[in-house]
Amino acid sequence: MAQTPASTADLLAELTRGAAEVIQPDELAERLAGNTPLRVKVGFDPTAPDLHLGHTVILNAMRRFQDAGHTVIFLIGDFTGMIGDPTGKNVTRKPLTEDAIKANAQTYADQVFKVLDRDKTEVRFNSEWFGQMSSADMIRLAAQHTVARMLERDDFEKRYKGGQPIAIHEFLYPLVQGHDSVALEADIEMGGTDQKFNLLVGRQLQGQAGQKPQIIITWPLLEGTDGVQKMSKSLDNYIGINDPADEMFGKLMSISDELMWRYFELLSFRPTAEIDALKTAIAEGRNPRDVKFELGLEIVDRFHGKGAGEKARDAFLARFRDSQLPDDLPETELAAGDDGELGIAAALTAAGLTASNSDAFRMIKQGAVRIDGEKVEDRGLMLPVGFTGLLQVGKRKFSQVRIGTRDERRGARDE
RNA sequence: GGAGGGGUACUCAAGCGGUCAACGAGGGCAGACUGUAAAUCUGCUGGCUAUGCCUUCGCAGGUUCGAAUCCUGCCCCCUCCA
Repeated sequence: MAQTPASTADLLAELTRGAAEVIQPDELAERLAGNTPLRVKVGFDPTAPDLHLGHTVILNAMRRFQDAGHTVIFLIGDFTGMIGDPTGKNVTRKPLTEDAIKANAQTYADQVFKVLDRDKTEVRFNSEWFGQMSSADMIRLAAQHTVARMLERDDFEKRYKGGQPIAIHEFLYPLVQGHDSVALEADIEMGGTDQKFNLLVGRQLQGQAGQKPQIIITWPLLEGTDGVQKMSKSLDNYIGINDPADEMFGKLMSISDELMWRYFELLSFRPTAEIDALKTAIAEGRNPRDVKFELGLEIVDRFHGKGAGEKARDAFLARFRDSQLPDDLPETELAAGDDGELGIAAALTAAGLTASNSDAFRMIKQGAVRIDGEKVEDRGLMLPVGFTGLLQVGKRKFSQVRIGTRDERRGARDE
């Protein structure tokens, strides 16, 4: 990962690769040339630290700065969390308990240091300086900005003009975030594109505090596996960094060829020149799939350890190119009814392969159900006690099923 | 405080007394095709002891042979006026 770019210009290009916007790029170049470690601040919300690859875009950017010798400040907005970033339809956020914040911080740490260099990361909480701030101090902070300037923020402006409510405390959020930069003496602050306004407030407050205003780098939201909408859990188009290796690899393989370049740009640590070489290779006839493998290898290795990527790729090839069954077939013990048999639909549902008996019947009708590779046509098929076989629904859902009597099962687990 | 509009399945959105388990779109799942690609085409998309039965249209009642559709009360959301 550590490279020695030929010049500051090259370094700057790699550091900001894929960035949505750099505010004051010239100044960034200047500070980079200064040979002093810069302080790069990035704020994180103290809630729901369940990260996916979309979140890692900025972590990767942070890592690049670390590799270039700079200090990264991982700021957990535990104080800010009590305010809640304005969303337009926001409800007052429940204040997190201290314990919850600690737990979340720990979860962050577990996940984040798969990307960041622990030794070059300063983890901070903004309650450090806001916790004991007095009301008078807070008002003084509020005095540093005008309503007119606050209203320049897009969503504030829209809501104000549209006659929608803006709570006073929402104005404080950008100020608080901006003040974090003052407290930390940040040289650079990075954030999502939606953070731009808040980041700019930081510049202003720093200027007023007699500091050099921070440079701002905003990062785009990564598209999810559908290639269209931003990656998010609720849209179920995400790749979680805790996803099992095979799943992570598989999801990466399912992205479109076009999207693959976006992922290379924002998720890979390969230098731009190498990525360009891959593009050329495809133009000259290399199978895009194999290039996508390269991406999968790098990402899976990062989150599952070196070598995990190759294993995942081999499993992928075996399973989908050579149509072999996965190694780790789930095994299910089912109990037959009193008449000593179990209907196929009930078995599929009990094995977790279908959502309900109705769903199972649908799947059978559509030709998606197989037993030991044989397509099931009869929805009334009964499986007798003692049956053992591989039940399959579609291409990805399998279970090795054994049917026992009810008595056998009773010992194993509760009904 | 006053006036008006609205709450329908995962989402958006029709329906406004029976033929509605509820149009359509998106999403999801499955089949074909493939590189588990993407795109495309096709089908499915409440549950069940399944050619029938049961539950669903904000909540609770009511009218009716029959209600998502009409009435009453309640809850929630939005717009306008003050």
